[in-house]
Parts: sequence; structure tokens; C-alpha cells
Amino acid sequence: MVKSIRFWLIDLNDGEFDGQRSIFLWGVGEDGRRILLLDKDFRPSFYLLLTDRAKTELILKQLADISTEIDLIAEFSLETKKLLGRECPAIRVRYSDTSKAQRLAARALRLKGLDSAYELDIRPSQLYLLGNEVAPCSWHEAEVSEAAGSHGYAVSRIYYLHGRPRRQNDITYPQLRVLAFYLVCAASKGTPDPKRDPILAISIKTEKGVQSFTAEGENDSDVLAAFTSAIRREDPDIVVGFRCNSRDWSYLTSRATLHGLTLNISRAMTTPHPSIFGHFSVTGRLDVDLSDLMHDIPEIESDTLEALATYFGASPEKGFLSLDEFSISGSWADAQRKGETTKAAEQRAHALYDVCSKAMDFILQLSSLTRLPGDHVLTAAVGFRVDTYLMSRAKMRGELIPPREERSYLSYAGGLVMNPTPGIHRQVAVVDFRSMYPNIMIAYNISPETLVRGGSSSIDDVSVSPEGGHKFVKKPRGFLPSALLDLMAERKEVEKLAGQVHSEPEIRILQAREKALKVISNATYGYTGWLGARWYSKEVAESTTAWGRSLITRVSEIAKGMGLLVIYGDTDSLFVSHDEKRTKELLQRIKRELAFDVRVERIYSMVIFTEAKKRYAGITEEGTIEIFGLEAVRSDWSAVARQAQREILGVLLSDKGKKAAQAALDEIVSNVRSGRVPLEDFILWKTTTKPLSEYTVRAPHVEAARMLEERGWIVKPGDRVGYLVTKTVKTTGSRVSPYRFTSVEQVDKEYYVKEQILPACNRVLEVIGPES
DNA sequence: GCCTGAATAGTACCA
DNA sequence: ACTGGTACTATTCAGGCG
Repeated sequence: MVKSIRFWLIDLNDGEFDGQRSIFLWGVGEDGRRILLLDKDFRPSFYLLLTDRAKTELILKQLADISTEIDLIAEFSLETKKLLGRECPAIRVRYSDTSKAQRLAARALRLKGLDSAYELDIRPSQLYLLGNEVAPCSWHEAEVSEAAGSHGYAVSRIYYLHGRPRRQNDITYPQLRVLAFYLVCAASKGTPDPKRDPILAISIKTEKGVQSFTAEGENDSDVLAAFTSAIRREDPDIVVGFRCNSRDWSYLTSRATLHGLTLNISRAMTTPHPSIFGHFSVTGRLDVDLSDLMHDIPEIESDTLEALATYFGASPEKGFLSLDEFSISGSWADAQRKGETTKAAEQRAHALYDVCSKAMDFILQLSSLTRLPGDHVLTAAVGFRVDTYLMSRAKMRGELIPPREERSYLSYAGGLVMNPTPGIHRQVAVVDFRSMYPNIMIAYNISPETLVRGGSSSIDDVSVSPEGGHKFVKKPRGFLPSALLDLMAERKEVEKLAGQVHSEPEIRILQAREKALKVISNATYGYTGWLGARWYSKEVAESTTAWGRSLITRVSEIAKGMGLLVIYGDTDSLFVSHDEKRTKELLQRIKRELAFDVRVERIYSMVIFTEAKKRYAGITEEGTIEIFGLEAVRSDWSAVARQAQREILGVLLSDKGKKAAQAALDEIVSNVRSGRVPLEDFILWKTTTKPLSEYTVRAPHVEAARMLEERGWIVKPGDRVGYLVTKTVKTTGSRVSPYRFTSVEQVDKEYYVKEQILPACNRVLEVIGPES
């Protein structure tokens, strides 16, 4: 019996059911039941571009012959598609077997009258999302008939789909079950090694509360078994960890293999398996690694769970209990240590749970917007998010999706950065363009297919970019501008809605939706200059920045023409001398003459510039100090130097004069020399960007990392290395030492005074006149 | 071999 | 692993000097 149901799509994959290839859609029904919907009728397809229409019949026959030869079940049909805006005939090939389809394409492209294959580089489950009105983390309506039994899957119903599900315009989501987990491993010699070091504890947090499984002695097989059954019992929709993709899942799998156990925790009773974007897939559930979230939040300085939790206000009231795996090893038999460690792990599982519930709206909205499944969307880099979003738009418009191509790097000019006027300035307005690059792309219709190659077009029909002289047709609206317009229009609408709605979950969801829209529209310009982009176009990227440079230059000229002082400018912002009346006039003139939206982003009652670009500090009228680019906000400077510079800036910006600042500096220096500073404040943190063996110079942080490696620590690209400069006199080599093996007595304080504190502070003090 | 200034490597910032 | 523009430190290297 066929009936209509509503469901929310959690995850999807393609696999086999009853010996038949099917798309598996894992969802939550309106009644809260966890369900599996099977689409047995979906066949992915790719396209072959037809260059010679007269040969169609012949080509179709040849294609059929090849398929028979390679034993591929395929259907062919002639369709009219668009390629970069131009209509063109294409042969659609519906196929059942991906690798055979690739073989068919390889041979087909040798035939006369065919040119390039499209959409063969996209996975079937992704094609399913793109080609239909189906989106992850969204509500759908579908016609289904119920299958008997649950076939061993962890769902309460299985349905066969009749036709495709249809996405509904509803941004809410059902009550989802979340399970957060945190792993503590023994670390007998540096970084825990799954071959050697057992898992000492796993803490999990669900709606019901916190629970821990701890190893008896060195045997963690019970821990693994308890964790497995806990997941099956709790049946979460979302499994949340921290570094679970880069560490926990493979650690768990390795330990399980060692004990001959199986971590069959997915809804298909399979084990977590590595998938695309360096991600682990737990079929039917969303595996969310919250460490990925930090790439989206630059405000979080250190890349730790504790910093993430603090940012989201999810830390325990009295702070986290310390958890140093290195020191636990060997003392696990001690009941008190064991208890403390377990408590610390529980705090972290709890914090992850809370962070997840606060970040969930954004993750789900981003997934639903881009159509990247909820567990991929955080792991996928910004470029892939834009890529997927554009792919779904292309599909809906009958546009062929361009393949990802190998390209060589070509540089182009970016934003304009002006030389600042050094010194202290009072009453300064920062005027900036709102969403400059997206608006430029819309205004000049900049897109790969609106670009005119060759010079035949009439000058009235095109916009010509400054400097590069690239031409873009004014009509019809381009692919990227139309995407940006939609994104910005929806953003405005969502903003408006958020202002009208007052109930708590709805407001949060709307704000998250807005953030997702913003992320995609802001990244689109950069995306066009990215070699990996399907819609890569250097001309598009460089024209966008060229118009940007021209705009900011004109703003600067207008300001100067009005007798305002232009103190600094970078890309889309301009610092000008401020008084109420003339700033207002400036804005009006810009709007009138340039037809772009500008606003006063900030008014500083005082701002300090050195001679350097991209580095300044200001104080607002409310007394908030903001620092950009200077040492005080650089994570690779020591805390002593950063704090010192911050303090000096504080004195100067509260108008206490240079002498007072100098006095404050003297005190800081003597305090450091007299030795009342903790070790942590001297640590220098730097990130390694590649394997240690690839470094060509003996950089300090690399030397420190090598010392760590000697002691059993594994330093991977992207890891932060903390080190100190010590007094050790060595004839050659460096004077650095990894922080966990250094005592404060070894620290070379003179280095920190002369090479850290004084340069950072003097840079600022030097630009201040003696009388200030 | 030692000193010095220029070139290069490396990182993290701003927009 | 979205872009280019930028500052800054430490290391490395080339060249002058004795």
C-alpha cells in the first residue's frame, strides 16, 4: 500500500539491499521513528557532449555496442543541456556500475562527434542529492510502501520509495539524539600508540547524562565492548567527538582489531569507515568532529577542546580538571588518579555535548544549504562547500557541471593596501563597503560564462574591468551573480524574519541560516581564484579585485576632495578623519556617485598606526580597545610580549601620554627580570605546516618538534609546538627546548626582554611624539 | 674563520 | 585544504676582511 510520509533526512549512502543497488536514505519520521527509505530506481547518469548532431544515430549505436562489450547496463537518451550558459546537445548515459561507466566514457571519447564527459566525477549518492529536490538535514515528503521487518538494520521501519522525495520549505528539525564521547588513552612513551597503549577510559554524554567505561588494568576490551553496546542502546543520530576523525575512530578500530572485536555501531551494523574529506563515516548516523568547527571560528586562539568549550560557554563552572595523558600512564592502578581522570573525561564529553547543541543549528543549516551531508560539511573545506552549492544550482538549471581539472597556478593582483600615516590620530571613522566582492560580481555580472573572449561585442553591452580590460556581458544574468543574488536576498529575508519572530528555537535557526548564507556568499570570490574550483576563472577573480581597487581608490579621492584626511585603507575599508557632519556627507556622496552600499563600520576616538600596513590599534568611544595585526594579537609571540604591548597600547590609548607608557614598560621589564613570571608566559607556539623531514632550515619550532619526536611524540603537520628559548650555551644548533621538558629556571629571560618585549613595545612607542 | 648585510624560509596575520 | 597583500624573525648564504 502506497502512502505519503514526511521525514527529515539524516544521512544517505548507496549500497545493496536484497541484492539490488539502492540509495539508502536514513531519516527521522514525523512521529520520531528512525526509518530507512530505499530508492531502488535511482540510476546515476553522466553526459557526453555531442559535437556532431548528424552522427547521433551512429553514435548511439556505437555506444550500445561498447556497453554490450563491457557488460554495462546503460540507457542512452539525447538531451539539450547548457554548458556555461550555451545550449548544447548531449547524450545522457544512465548507468548502474560506476567503474564500467568510466570505461565506457574512456572509449566513447575516442569516437568522432563526441567531446568530453560530464558529471562522471561525482559519487552516485552525491548525484542523488544534486539531481533531485533532496537535501540533507531537511524535511521531505515522499510516497512510500512499507517493507516487512527491519532486515537487521537499527531502524524501526523500512520503506520503499515510489518516486523521489520532495524537499519541503521548512528549516526546523526534529528532536535529534546526540551522543558525545571522549577517549583517554595511555601514553607510555609520548603520543599514544594503539599497538602499545590501551584505552583507559571512554566517557559518553547523552540526554540521559554522563557515563564512563574504564579499563581494568591494561585491558580495554571491556571498554570497547561497553562503548559499542552503549551506542547501540542509545541509538544516537549524531555522534560527537573531538579529533575523532583524525584520531579516535582509527584508534578505536585498531584496538578493537587487536582484541578480535567488531565496532559495529552504525545503523547498518557496520564499523566506522574512512570516507571522503578525511572523515569517518558511521552509516545512518552523523559523525561530527567538533575540532573541525574551529576552522570556522578564527576567534578561538588555541586549537583545544577546552578553548572551544570556553568560546561556546560550555565549560564546567569551576573550569576543566587537568587531563595529561602522559602523566596518567603508569598510575592507572591508583584509584584516586583513575577517579580524577574519569571525572576529567566526563567533563569533556559533557562539554562536547553542550557545544554540539549550540553549534547544531549552524551545522544543519550549512548542510541543508550546500547539500553536503551533515557529517561532511564541517570537514569539507570552504572551497568544497561553495563547489557543492554551485553544483546543486547548476543541476537545477540544466547546466552541466564542469569537471575538476588539473591547472597550473597563475597569480593575479588582489586588494589595494594603502600606506598608513604613522602616529596617533584622534576621531577617525572607518568607512567600509558591505559585502564588497559579492556586490561587485553582481553589479558587473562577473561570471565565467559572461566573460567575453575575443573583441566583437558592442561596448554598450559589456562592462570592462579596470586594469585587466576583461569584458563581461551585462545580460543575461550570469551563473555566479545569480547565485550571489539569491544568497543575499535570502539573507535579507532571513534577517527580517529573525526580527519578527520571537520564539527561541526559531530565532536561533534563522540566525544560523543567515550565517550559512554569509559563509557561502563571502567565499565565492576566493573560490573563483582557487585551482580546485569547478567554476575556476582567473579572469573572474582578477576582475573582481580590479573593480574593488578602483572603488576604494575613488572613495579615497572623494574623501580627499572634501578635505578629509585619509589615514589608511585596506581592500574595502578606508580610515578618514571624522566629524559627524562631514562623514555623513561622505557616505551620501559615495552612495550617489558609486551606487555601492557603504557604512561607517567604526569610529575610533583614538587610533595608532606604525609605518606597517595591516597593523594598528584603536579605542572606540565606548572605551573598547581593538588591536589588529600587532604582536599583541599574534599567537606566535610569547604571552609576556603580547601582554606588555597590550598594556602599553592601553596606556597610550587612554591618553595618559608616552612617559606613562614608558614607565609601564620599565616596570614590566624589571618584573620579568626579577622572575615573577610563570613558565607558560614565555612559551612560543608555532604550527608545523609539513612533515618535519621536509623542512630545509633549522627553524626553532622545528628543532623543538624534533626533540619531541626523539621522546616518542608524533608531530604531524598542523600540530602546534610550544617551545622556549633557554640559557643553554651551545656552540652550534639552537637554544630552544620543548615546553613540557623545560623549567622556568632554564628560560633565557634576556632573550624575552630584548627580542620579544622591547621590540613589540618600542614599535608602538616610536611613532608617538615625545609630547603626547 | 669571522663578521655583515642580503636573500630566503617560515608563520600568522588583515581584508 | 577560498584569494592576495603584508610584517616580521631566524636561518642561511655570499662576500669582504685578515
